[in-house]
Amino acid sequence: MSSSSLKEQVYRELSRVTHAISNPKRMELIDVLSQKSFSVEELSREILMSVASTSQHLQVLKAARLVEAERSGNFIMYSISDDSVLHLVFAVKELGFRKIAEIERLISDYKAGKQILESITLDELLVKAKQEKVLLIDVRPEEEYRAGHIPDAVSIPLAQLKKRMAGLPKGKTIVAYCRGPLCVMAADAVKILNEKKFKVLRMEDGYVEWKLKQQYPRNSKRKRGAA
Amino acid sequence: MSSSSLKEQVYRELSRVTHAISNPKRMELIDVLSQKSFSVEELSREILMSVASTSQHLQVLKAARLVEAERSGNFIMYSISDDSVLHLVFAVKELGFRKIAEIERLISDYKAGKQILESITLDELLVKAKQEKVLLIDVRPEEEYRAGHIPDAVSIPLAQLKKRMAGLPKGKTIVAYCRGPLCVMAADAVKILNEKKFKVLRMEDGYVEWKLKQQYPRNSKRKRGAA
DNA sequence: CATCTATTCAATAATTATGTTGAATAGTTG
DNA sequence: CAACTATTCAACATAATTATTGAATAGATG
Repeated sequence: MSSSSLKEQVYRELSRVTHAISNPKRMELIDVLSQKSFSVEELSREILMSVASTSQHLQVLKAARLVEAERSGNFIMYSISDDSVLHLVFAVKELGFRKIAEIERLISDYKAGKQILESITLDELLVKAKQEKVLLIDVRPEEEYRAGHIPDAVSIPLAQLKKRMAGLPKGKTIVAYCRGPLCVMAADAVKILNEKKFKVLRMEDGYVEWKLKQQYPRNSKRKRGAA
Repeated sequence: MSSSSLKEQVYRELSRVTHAISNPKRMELIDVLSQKSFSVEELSREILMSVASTSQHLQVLKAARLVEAERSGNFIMYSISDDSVLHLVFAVKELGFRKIAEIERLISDYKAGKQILESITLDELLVKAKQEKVLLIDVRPEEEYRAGHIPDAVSIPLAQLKKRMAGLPKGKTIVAYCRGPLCVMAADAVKILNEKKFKVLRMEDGYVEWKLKQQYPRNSKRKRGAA
């Protein structure tokens, strides 16, 4: 009876962690926070939810020690507490993308609608970069680039792309990335550049995926984008 | 609007996976199933829950594609569908053990009560086995041993330990393992053998941890057992 | 120290999860 | 094909989760 009670307690504690990520909005919050820290208000804008609800979700995440809060001036900045949170999210996505047919379908439907023809994985990029000159562009907001980016990537936020397009080379292959497979900024960038006849590919992996890859060199084979 | 709708749909799908593991009993089910496949009835006995409830939990896990079911004679045998499920569970535990002070406290309180003095990690075992002769014993039920075990381990189910104790060497160091850090069988074995003055250590990691280690050689540094 | 404001708390209503019991089902076995 | 049985379904009561609004709070800033 004491042994089963320990077991129960431990599993209850563990389920506090999984419960924290068992809500779509909280998952999205973690995904956004994986890029850099944000204030409650900024986050509420990112995930399209009221400030009070966002705050409540953040408190659930904080209670499970997935994020931590730090005051900075008038704002409270939330951030991911530890790389093990990134591993957890990575494992969830790995499983989600592999196993749940709906997601593959949703994403490829979306891509079909956006006419994203070609995408590339992180592995393929690393190979390609050795063979030919590749220009890697980071289309996330500049603050996220400043908080961390893939080596040799140039920051061209999506919002500025049209303005700065003229400075991009037509000869080189351009590879655009953003927050990762669930983010559409790179897809939008590809669409814009495609229309102007640039040689451009989308990379599904983002900075976080690159960072995790540094630590765990395996896993990274995800399927290519559909028609 | 269509872009935010894709995002929402994808996160909703992902949360189906996390929701599936956000319940203590379901987490326990996955943990048990990580050892080998079981029927619904066996599982209901393992997790101390009615057959109907167990079945319902299993269906949630199946819907999220974490487990799969296969009929074998009169029984339906459930099993883990994919190694990525093990990775997910590993990531959850990694985070739980690292971040949640309560778990550390619970476990070390329990060990104090059981007078478990020494434990060893998988890494330490591998080093030790090179230096001196070590006898590795697997104290799980024999069927689980047959379904997979750490190389060179000998099967001595906890239930048979007292009977077979005479055949064990007093000179060698004995290392006992079971299902992993949340399982108490190895701890019980250590207690029994300690009383008979065997040189015995508990290893917290189990077969699953060993298997994952083959794939991802990092992470495995968990703290030692407390007094 | 009073004002201002980002964040959190409280209360609510709607929705969803949980565990149980007892009946139904599907599939095997004699 | 009839009897049997492991598993699943249905219905229920209880409990927990969710998003919202509006009020309270804590802390910075002038």
